[in-house]
Amino acid sequence: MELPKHYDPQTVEPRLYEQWERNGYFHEEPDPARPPFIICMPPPNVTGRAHLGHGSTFTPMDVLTRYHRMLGDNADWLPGVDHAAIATEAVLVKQLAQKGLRREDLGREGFVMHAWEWSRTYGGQIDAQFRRLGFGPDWERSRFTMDELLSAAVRRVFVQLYRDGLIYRGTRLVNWDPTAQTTVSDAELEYVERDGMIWRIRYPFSKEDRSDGIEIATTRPETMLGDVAIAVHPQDPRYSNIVGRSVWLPPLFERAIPIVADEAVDMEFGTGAVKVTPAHDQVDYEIGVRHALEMPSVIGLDARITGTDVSVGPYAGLDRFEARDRIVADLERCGVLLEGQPHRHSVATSDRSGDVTEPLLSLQWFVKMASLAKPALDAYRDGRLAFVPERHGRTYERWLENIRDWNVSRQIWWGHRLPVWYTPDGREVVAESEEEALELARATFGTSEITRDPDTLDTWFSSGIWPFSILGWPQQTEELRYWYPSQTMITGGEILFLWVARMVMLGLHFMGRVPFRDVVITPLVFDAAGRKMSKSLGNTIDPMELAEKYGADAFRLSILRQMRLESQEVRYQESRCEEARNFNNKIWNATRYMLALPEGLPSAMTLPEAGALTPADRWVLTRLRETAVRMGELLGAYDFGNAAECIWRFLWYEICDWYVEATKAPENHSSRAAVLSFVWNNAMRLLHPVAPFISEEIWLALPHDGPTIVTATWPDPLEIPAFESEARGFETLKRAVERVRNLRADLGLAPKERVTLQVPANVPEEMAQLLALFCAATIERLAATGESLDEALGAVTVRAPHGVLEERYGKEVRHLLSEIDRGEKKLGNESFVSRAAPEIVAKEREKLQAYRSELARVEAALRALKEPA
RNA sequence: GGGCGGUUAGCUCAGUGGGAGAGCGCUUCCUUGACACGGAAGAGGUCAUAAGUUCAAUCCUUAUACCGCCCA
Repeated sequence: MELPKHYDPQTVEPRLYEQWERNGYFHEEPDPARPPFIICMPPPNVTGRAHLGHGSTFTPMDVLTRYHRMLGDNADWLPGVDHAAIATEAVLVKQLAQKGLRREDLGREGFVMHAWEWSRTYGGQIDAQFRRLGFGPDWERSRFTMDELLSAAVRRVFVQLYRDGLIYRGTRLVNWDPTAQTTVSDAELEYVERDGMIWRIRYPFSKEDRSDGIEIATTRPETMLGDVAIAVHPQDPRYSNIVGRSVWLPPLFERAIPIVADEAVDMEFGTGAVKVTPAHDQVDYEIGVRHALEMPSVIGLDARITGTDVSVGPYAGLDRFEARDRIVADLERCGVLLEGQPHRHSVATSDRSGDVTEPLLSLQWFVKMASLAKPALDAYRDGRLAFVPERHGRTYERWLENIRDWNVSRQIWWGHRLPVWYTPDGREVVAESEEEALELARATFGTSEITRDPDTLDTWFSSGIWPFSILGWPQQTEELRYWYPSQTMITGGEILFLWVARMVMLGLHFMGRVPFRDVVITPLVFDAAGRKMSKSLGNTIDPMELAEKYGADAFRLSILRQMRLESQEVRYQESRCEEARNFNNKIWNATRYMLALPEGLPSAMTLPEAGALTPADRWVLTRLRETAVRMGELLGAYDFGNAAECIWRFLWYEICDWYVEATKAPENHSSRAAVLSFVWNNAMRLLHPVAPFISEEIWLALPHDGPTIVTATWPDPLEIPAFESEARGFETLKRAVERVRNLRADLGLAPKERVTLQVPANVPEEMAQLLALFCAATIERLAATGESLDEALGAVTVRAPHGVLEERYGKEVRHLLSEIDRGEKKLGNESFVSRAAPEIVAKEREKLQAYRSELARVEAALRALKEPA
């Protein structure tokens, strides 16, 4: 069969994937006889599309799963989809708005049905994209966070936590997202640096004389309407005499507020005095609690000024930012605005909508975190949980140490509705079903009149139990028994708190064991200039386009090779993808060469007897074994970048550049077909986890065992013969070839023009033939030189015009002299010889010795040149 | 403001307490039994700056500058 000259991933990849999936290669059943290797996929949003970030997190998961499958483990990668409550609801509300509808027009039931329908139609598009990228999770086990079983698990967890006293309803300051019309948790905030203003304002002691008072600085004057105090630091000498006095609150001057002393005030910042608005600021809220202050709200859910508890004068109904301008203007008119200065500060925005969030006092459901955090901290500290790179562990620790309660209620409809009902007098009934709730209400409160809480749960609540809910919990399934805990969690650093920490806490609480041992945090992907990829910058790269253009394997290789263990970012360049396509084409063509060998490839994969192996054979087999060892080490250490690099370099720069070329020498003809198929077959298996498609396509075209490389066994280094000293000999030969090639270039020889190589008699014939091939040379034998092969190969020379040789040798002499000088100085340094490690000194002596004998040889050659022929 | 990373060739990045590396780009040559998506050779770097530790520092320590990430 004639293979095309260029490898064409577009026809190969979809065909192979379809076969893999149809044959169920990605599917596993729990099997106590084999060690499990389980990875839970961080479920992408139902609204999601594949992006470059998936390249850096999902490719490694696929690599590991494939690797462990080949090792013979019970390897399963468990996929799923997240209902992404806020994101999905936002998309749907926007669509409805285009039709002039609000979600209320559909009603809750109608809206949720619509959301389900939409999820079924458009959701899961990302699955098809993942298939195209070669990701092979166990699709049969795919779960959706809204599935009935998973929803039941969510209710069970909520009820259980409630009964354990870990869930409560309370009035607290939460983050309100006015665009999404829901609260979001602290972890969902993003602090964005923005240019704003900071104003200095005087709160006068007297309504009439506004020239004397206390000065404060604020970036949010619109919240003044809800001020209840001015706070200063208790140790601040500037204010100690006025603590306890009152000032009038501009610009309305309807209320007087006290000056209080509180440690939370930063004496250095601004004037050292701050206004206190407990209903609209976290720090102020805490001051308010400490001083038992009123907490009037002045901003409503629509982010407009709304005075329910206090008068807001003419500002009622204004948008918060409009109100800011109006109030500043009015403060100026009142003569209490002292200064307004540009001020850059970070503003809390919602991850979901990007809108500036509003701290808002409201009644919400919270998870008490302190007692959940403690075991999660212990698990890390005693080593049951590890992070790669390690430094993330400290971030995890710090977060858990300073953890705050988790607001889990969301004011949206798409999601898991709180399993909470209220009696007419407002008492809570928490139960897994309405029937149970009714029963409970009757038994406890003597009423059967209950209404369900309209709120839904934070999406991360269901994500937090993902590692066991997808295994069937609370049912005691086989999967749960054998597959929990999973081995590795791979994810981006941005959801360390949102997701990873919560999975650990809930896993420990409900399963008694951490949900995974290793947490691998992969780098973020930026553009080549180091900027975040964003639609507004127009610098996004679509992995699907890359896969279309260069092949999925090329995409995977390109991103893997740019990943480094300790690095927190990848600057992605498309040229890397092109390079990887070239790599694929290279190994494809090497395969074509093998398949076109006149003697044909053997049908079985057996190596010739050791005695029949040539130096090149021995070298390549040795390098194969070393590469297999190294690949195992790298993949075991989650060092995907170096693993991809390692197999790449072996295939291209060793097998293709040297071994394949060597097989063209007649001396290698008898063993080459067997050795090539053995080495190439093994190398394809080493390549398979990182480049699944081309490795399969090539493997199938070569002598092989079994139906697919997907379930083939990982090469066992011990089964690969190695010949270390002969391999070193071949490396010396490579250096000799490089030297001769340098000379050829100096001589200005065209690649075709032959040189005459003078080769000592103690260089074996098969090596002399390799020299002839690699250097396009004719061999002329000389008397034996030196005792070792190294020396003999070092004495290989080219017969060439004197001038050129003299120049070349002169260059070499100069280089050697400088090296010798360096070594002599070093060894002549008494403190080096006496203080440096003995092996370093010995190595230095050896090096010096080698340089000296090399120099002697080159000088001898130079002398020979000068003698008349 | 706190924590953590980074700064090595024009670009993107490896790397090591003892002789500075890769790919891309660039220069020259080459269609040699698979591959021009290829091969061979080559130019190009005070390893951010300063001080310290050491026989020896690009590597360890400290400080500074700049860039970035996370948290408040």
